[in-house]
Amino acid sequence: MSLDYKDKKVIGIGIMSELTGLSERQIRYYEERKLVFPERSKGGTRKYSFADVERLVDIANKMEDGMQTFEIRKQEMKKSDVRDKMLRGQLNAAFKMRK
Amino acid sequence: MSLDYKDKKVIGIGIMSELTGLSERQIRYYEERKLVFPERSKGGTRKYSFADVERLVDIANKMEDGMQTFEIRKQEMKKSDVRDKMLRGQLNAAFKMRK
DNA sequence: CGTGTAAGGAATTCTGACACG
DNA sequence: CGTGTAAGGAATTCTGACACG
Repeated sequence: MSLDYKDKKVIGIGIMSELTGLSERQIRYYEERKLVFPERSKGGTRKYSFADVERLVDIANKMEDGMQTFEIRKQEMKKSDVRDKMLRGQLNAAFKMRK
Repeated sequence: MSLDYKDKKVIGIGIMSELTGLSERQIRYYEERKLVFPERSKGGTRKYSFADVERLVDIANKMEDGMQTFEIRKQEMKKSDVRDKMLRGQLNAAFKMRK
């Protein structure tokens, strides 16, 4: 029940840096390139989730493989696109079965 | 695999305060009374886990019921004591079965 | 006993920019 | 393009203490 801890945005950039091995500079840059989307505290401080930790580790690996940020973003977008289509497909199937 | 997110100490006291509804003063005081055990960053800043969030909410409830910090600590100690005994009992049983 | 608060300082984080390449 | 760094400022956190009760 509830969003489960994994998606709660509660991690500061300092700890995020420790957990991923990335520099704060890199983490902020990947945000600029639309690869991660932290929340902000009232004061403007960044807050990440454990899901973001996984995402950043993933990004770090792709960067090591020589991939560029815009390619990674394209790939991510494709993923959620596929998920959207699958979801729509399932809803559709369920709807048909209803009648 | 790994300690799972629940026990990773990654939450600052500010967010902890938001998540539990307790003031930072209260959270620090419960630490002084040995009810929570945050880790510290190099700089000395406190870091909590989601398990700590649950623990603090639990403590908050007991405080509302008029319980005092030392009673809560006693209760907690009894709990881990029971767990220890059960664990020892199981190890013992397993050992006997071996021979 | 449990908690609020003002106080002074230290640690953390933020943004925009220059640098290299 | 991706990342390091120095710069100045703002937000966050820390401790010890006084207050009330």
